[in-house]
Amino acid sequence: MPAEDGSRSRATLHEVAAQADVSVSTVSKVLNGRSGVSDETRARIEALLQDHRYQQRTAKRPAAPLIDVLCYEVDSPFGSEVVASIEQSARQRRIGMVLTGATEQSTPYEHWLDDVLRRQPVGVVLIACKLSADDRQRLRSRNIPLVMVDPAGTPAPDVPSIGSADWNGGYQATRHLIDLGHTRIGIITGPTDMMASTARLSGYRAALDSAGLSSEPELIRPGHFHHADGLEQGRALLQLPDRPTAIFASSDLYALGVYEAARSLGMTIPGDLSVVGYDDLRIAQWAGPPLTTVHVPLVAMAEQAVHLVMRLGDEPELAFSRIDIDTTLVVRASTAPIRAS
Amino acid sequence: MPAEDGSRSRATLHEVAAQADVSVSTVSKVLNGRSGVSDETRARIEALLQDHRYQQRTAKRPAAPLIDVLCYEVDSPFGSEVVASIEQSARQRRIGMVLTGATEQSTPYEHWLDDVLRRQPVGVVLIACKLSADDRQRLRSRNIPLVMVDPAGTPAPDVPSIGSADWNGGYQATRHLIDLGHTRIGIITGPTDMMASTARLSGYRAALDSAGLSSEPELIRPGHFHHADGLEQGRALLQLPDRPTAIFASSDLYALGVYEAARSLGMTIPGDLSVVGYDDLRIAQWAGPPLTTVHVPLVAMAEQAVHLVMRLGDEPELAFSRIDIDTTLVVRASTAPIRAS
DNA sequence: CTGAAAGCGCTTACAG
DNA sequence: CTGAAAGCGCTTACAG
Repeated sequence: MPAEDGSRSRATLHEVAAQADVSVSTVSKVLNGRSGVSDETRARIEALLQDHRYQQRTAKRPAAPLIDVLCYEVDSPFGSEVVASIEQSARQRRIGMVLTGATEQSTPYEHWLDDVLRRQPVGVVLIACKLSADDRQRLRSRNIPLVMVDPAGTPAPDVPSIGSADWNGGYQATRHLIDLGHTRIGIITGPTDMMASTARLSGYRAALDSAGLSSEPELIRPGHFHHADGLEQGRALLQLPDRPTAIFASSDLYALGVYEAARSLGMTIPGDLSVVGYDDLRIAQWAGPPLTTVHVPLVAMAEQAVHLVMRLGDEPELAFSRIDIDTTLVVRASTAPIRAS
Repeated sequence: MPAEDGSRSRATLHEVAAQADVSVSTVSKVLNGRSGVSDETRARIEALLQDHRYQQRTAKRPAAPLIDVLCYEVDSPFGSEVVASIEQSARQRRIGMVLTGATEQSTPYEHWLDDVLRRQPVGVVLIACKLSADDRQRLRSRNIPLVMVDPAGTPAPDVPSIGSADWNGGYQATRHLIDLGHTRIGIITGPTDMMASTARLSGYRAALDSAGLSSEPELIRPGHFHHADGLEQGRALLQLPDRPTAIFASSDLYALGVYEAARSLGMTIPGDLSVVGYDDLRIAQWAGPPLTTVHVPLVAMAEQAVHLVMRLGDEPELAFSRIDIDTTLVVRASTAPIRAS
């Protein structure tokens, strides 16, 4: 009974064959579920394989295809919806998705890339993350394609990226509030090193501009797409001497924070304050009141990302693509004409 | 320039060596980053490897260690928090987590297990899912340990599982409402084939019982842990002739649905209705008002799951463990004494 | 710095 | 049904 050698080195096919008193070929057949082995022999070999905790030491490529995904804040509503969408796209192609969470700096843990290289994935997808030039080079030298979704940091020119029409989204959100008669409109912006957030701010400014309104610095507040920022900056905005009557919270999480800020100050939404979010995550529908927000087509973005990363191997010229998918405004119950205020 | 043969079969080390006019050994060294190769030769070989999109066809074990996770509703707040916790535990051990979403029946897609076996993971973790006896046997015969977190379906006796103290949680939640003076307390229960949900219901009944209150069938409503169930059953409960003054929503998502139900009927929380949730997901804190709920220690459960699945290989006797981690009630702003009603 | 040779762990026709 | 033999794609001492 060689069952307890959990610590010793694993047996090889050869050793198992010797103990079973058969040839290596026969053991190989059993292992691979081939026919042409008597039931009795098969059973004996199966038992031995189990006892030894047999594991193959060399394997033929192609191994099971994998895709490596690095995601900023996987546990956030945004992260989890993107990841779920990517998983679905990968699953349809029978590709396994290896998921890793990023650090607070939107970068991977120290030796992440070593681990990725050992896995030999067919491709790598980054979500709201960045990667050092060094690491990008290592991927390139192994012919492992890289795609970024909503990249953080300064974008690398030769890495394809997928985003949404953020400028447009910011414009639509702000325009909607202007159309409702609001003239003092606050905004809570995202990290300055993400193109997605600066584009939203830019859209906000453009909308104000085209309506002949000025964008006032005191109405523009920074944050990191967290709920706590929404609460804090929301309270700050609402306590301004000449407070805004509407806030463009450039993420749904901000919007929930603003909801809480309004509640804590005894204001109702949309009666006293109109709020527009961004992303249209599931939580937007569940909020009280349901949130007017900019719909970001995460499912389509994920599908594009997987599609692109799969094709990049054969069509290197795609490396310079930059895909932006359209956003649409979804009007729900958190916005109302200003006279309601 | 053999760069465009994306369709042809990949080159072997041997072929690359021939073209580079060096021996196989030298190419092997370059590939593995060994020293003892001139810069010039190395560069020439690197270039060739790139051109050919060289990929290894056989690899030495141990390959990069993987853990396979199958999760019901990965995109739900519950699923994503569990998955993120498991990822963190796996990451600390430098193990890659392959994530797959389950179907609506809490089972994997048709050939999932084939894919898992090709990946040769060190272990498999199921979250709120079930697996056929056949598939379980196939895993066992390959010595791949299996652990279930909050299992669905009838539990298999020889598969270790991790859960939380659901009966206790149900009891605590109900007890809290009773202590506030409520006597008509509704409950929205989870799928009947999950032990976790029947245990919560059982705890609810026991709490009522110990307070001398009867549990009335019309106050017990079924659901599948979705927001929509909370809304629908919440409305049904609140429109009862003798409506409950408190609802134990046995998931946080239910609770948000109940919030919306109350809102749609013009009732306020906790003034007109007290609500207790279950899980203590992040959304519980973001709700308006912040939700009183039963805290489920997801991080600890995930850590236990990963820990267990790693040890099972060496200590098969652990296969019969059943671990339940303690729950605690977190009182926030959605519950109040009945006189407030 | 380079490569011939031995070796590893496996698979696969094919002869018996 | 079984296994000897050839082969595959790689790695690794070691001699030059």
